Amino acid sequence: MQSTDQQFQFERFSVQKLSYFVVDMNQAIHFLSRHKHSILYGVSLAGLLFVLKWLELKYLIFNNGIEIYIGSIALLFTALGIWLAIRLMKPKIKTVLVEKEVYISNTPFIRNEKELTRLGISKRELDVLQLMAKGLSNGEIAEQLYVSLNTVKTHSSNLFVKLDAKRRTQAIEKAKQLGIVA
Amino acid sequence: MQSTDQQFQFERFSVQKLSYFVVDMNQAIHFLSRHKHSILYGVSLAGLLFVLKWLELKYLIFNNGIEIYIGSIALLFTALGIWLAIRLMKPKIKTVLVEKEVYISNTPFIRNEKELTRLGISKRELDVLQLMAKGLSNGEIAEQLYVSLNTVKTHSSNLFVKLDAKRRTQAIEKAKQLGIVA
DNA sequence: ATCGTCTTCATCCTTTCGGGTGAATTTCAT
DNA sequence: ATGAAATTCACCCGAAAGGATGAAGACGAT
Repeated sequence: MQSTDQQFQFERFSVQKLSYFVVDMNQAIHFLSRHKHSILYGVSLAGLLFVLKWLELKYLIFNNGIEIYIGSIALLFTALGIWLAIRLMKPKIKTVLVEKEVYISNTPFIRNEKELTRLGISKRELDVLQLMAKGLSNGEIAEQLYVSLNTVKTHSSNLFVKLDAKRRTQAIEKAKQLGIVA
Repeated sequence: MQSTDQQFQFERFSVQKLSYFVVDMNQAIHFLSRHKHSILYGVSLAGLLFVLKWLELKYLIFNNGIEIYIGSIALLFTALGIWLAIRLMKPKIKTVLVEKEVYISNTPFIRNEKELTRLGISKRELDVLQLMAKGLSNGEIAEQLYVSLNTVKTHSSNLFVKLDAKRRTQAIEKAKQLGIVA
């Protein structure tokens, strides 16, 4: 199920096969640059010069004229430049959100700490939220926690904002959905 | 995590760097032919050759030896190639898949009809209860059911009596406990 | 036809909830 | 130590919820 989703995801972006390839290219660059890949360039240049020298000795170069010779060099190194640039170019990053289904087992309740921290819900707010989920009124919660009614109201108000809820019933519903309360 | 997978994926194919390079070249060439930028390149090459000819005529070229001359050309055209590639390459896109967790309970809800009849909850009251459990306000429930706010308040009041609840949050809590609502 | 339940709606009144704002104190990490 | 976040509490005000009661139409069972 999970893998299928990802599969679809990828297939949807199959038009961008090239970009995946590009990612790979970037990867390769990293490897090269890390491992003295400039040597490659130097070696190729040196090698070319060596070949040229050999050709010069053979009196083959100037038979066709200096222009053609220079032109070849130019073409070759242009290609080299393009090749290098392709390798060295940094890719733009595109972020795709994929929804992953997480099935919650109902018997043992395990608090979802991730969601808690993500939503920025504090300890005290969680206390209020738990009692709220039990069906207690703000006054009863205040009694339970030994704080004033106003304090509970402040906490609950903050909770509604953090849980993006309009009412306490909605807040409880969301909290249960997210595994914040039992 | 996802990107890591891709990383591995591509490193496996790093042996085929050359073929990728060829593909990329084709890409670049394609781009050139399409966007008439090739003219720019041709002109620049021709211009360079012209300058070279001029230099040759001035007997400046061979004073420093053919190797340095060739080297300069190589460097220059490498730079040109890089510049061209940067100008003409399609933007590289790195796709990063980010998983967002969506929580779903795997046990399908089965309504407890026995409790429903035992508590004497009517059909309409159940409607109200369900929407109430979703976190809707009385006003919103009234809209949903095409009845007046007063009607909803009556139903909810009756529900509180039948469910032995003081508040709507308590009623929801009990109803869920008894399997009356999801 | 009559009884009982369901559904609908109303009015009056009280309590609770929730928004907005401000502020004092504590806790905690930099 | 200093600034940010958390905790606490207060006051005001409007909106929503809830309690109590009455009542009218619909609908099925006796």
